[in-house]
Amino acid sequence: MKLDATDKKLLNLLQSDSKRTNKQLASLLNLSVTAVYERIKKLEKDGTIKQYVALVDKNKVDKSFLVICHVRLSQHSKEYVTYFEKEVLKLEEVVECFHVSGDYDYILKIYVKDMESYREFMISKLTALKHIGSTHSIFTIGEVKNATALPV
Amino acid sequence: MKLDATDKKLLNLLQSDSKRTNKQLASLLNLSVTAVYERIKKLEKDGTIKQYVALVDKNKVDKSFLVICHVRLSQHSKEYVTYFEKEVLKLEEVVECFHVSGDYDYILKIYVKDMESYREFMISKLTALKHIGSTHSIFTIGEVKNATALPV
DNA sequence: ATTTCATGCTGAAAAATTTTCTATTTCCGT
DNA sequence: ACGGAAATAGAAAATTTTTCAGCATGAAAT
Repeated sequence: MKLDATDKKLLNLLQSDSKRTNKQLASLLNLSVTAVYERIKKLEKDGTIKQYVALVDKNKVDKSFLVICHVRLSQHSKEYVTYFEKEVLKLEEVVECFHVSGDYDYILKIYVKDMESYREFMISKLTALKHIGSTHSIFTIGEVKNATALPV
Repeated sequence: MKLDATDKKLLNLLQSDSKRTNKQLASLLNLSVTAVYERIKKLEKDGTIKQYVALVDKNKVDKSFLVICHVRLSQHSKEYVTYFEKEVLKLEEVVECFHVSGDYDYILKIYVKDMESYREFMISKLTALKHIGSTHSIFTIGEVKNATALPV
């Protein structure tokens, strides 16, 4: 499961545009179509490539308002942690959720339409969860960078 | 540019797996292949679908360590802001960067190999930028959710 | 009520791509 | 230098994407 320079170039190409044909990739990598095909299959099989997805413009689907929310649980028992993590997975507005070190336990990235929707989300969904100790919301003024590609 | 129920289903399908064939999509949506094709082309043309990408497993590319870093600039002049935003775009470890309200000016999501790499990144790249006032790093203990799909 | 126009759909044909197959080349360890 | 596994190339087969012509639906105009 070692990545050579060609694999890395290939991953970068696919991370930036997965719709390129094997022919295009072959010409960019100075390889044959089959060689590209085999390399991609291998990367898919060994799990290096997890998934192919379409990225949607948040403005076009009325989800322009991005909030980073820090959450602290009231206790840190296994039961509370498990419950929170299970429930947060179900909240479609929460696109990311990380368990973190520091003052707060979790950091959430939340997409909603506007401040009013966020208020509604907080009241009826997030703080409705059991064992939420406290939350701290940070509102985004601007998106400088929002990539999905990891450095390879 | 209005999305009907079929468009929304289609977007959800493509957000979860963009490699499905039009035939598969057609059968899931009870449409003909051409109807699916035309709808996708329209969504691409009007920008609702921004991009198609491959998602890579962070562990397989040795980027298992995720840090959320809060950054404050020393001043908020247009010049400083512009400079910072331009430079941060160039840092491949920084996958996301948002300009935010509150105590800090920016929140960064940073993928590196380990703590040592992070130290190196901080010293020689991030805090090497001009006009950085202060930073506060939060380390992630666990990834509960890390999606790319917006609620549609 | 009828016409007209635009929009979206279907099914089939054409074009392009993916996938398979066979053979050859390259590379690494012995 | 040699043997064997892995990677590559090119062509054929299978599948998919894309184009095309025609049909239905619905809204706006007469």
